[in-house]
Amino acid sequence: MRRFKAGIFQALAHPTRIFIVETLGQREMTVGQICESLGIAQANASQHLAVLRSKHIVETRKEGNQIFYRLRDPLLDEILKKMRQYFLVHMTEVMSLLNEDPDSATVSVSSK
Amino acid sequence: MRRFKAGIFQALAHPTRIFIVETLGQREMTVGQICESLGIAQANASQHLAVLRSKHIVETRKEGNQIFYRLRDPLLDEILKKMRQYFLVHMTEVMSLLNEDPDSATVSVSSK
DNA sequence: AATGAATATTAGCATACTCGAATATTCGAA
DNA sequence: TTCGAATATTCGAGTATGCTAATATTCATT
Repeated sequence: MRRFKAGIFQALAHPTRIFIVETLGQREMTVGQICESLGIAQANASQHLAVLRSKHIVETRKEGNQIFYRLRDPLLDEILKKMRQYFLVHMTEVMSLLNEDPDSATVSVSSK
Repeated sequence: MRRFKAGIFQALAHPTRIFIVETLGQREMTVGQICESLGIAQANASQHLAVLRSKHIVETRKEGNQIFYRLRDPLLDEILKKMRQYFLVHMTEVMSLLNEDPDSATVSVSSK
């Protein structure tokens, strides 16, 4: 079911959530730690975590007052690794994508 | 830049575009072929292709009246392969996700 | 140059996402 | 049982996305 895959990608389609998933690929973290390392508001982090939870991308572990999040399947971390690889290959065009903004949808291939 | 990765994921975060990318991973296709095999309107396909173009995910080749699309980097196909793998592993929960709809955001782990 | 096929773009509406603010829950400590 | 810390949920406004219908473009043929 392609809708499922699309759902996973959609969950990853946000810088904050990518950060969270990438970080949780290394070690589990509490919501507080996530907020701190990202510099975002608690409610906001919690919302993003809810998205990842709803897609069963992360798991939780309760310890006293706080909740530890961890990645549920290392496969996702591999996928993000591949994406890093992709990122490196296309570095240059990324640069130009970051500079130009408005007409990026009109560009077909290279210049000329 | 995490925003770049998020952009790629966002481009993949739609069933139609996943289909397109998966298919183009195998062979190049014209817009007409894509429309036909997907059973969607031409304008719709063209819009999705514009999204993929804007992210430099696909390339085009013009031949007479029609335009052939192909995947630009096989790495993306590998990423989708890994996603298929992920899909297989989590098949069961996918099923339940498809059945239940409204409260999927509230579920934390399994039942009880 | 006029026509028709293939593809692209635009406009407008409906839906979904994202964020901040406010409020609710849960749990340990007193 | 009350209080404070950690986390979650809800609400509202602003923005983005996706679809359909209509219109534009591009190219080969005539």
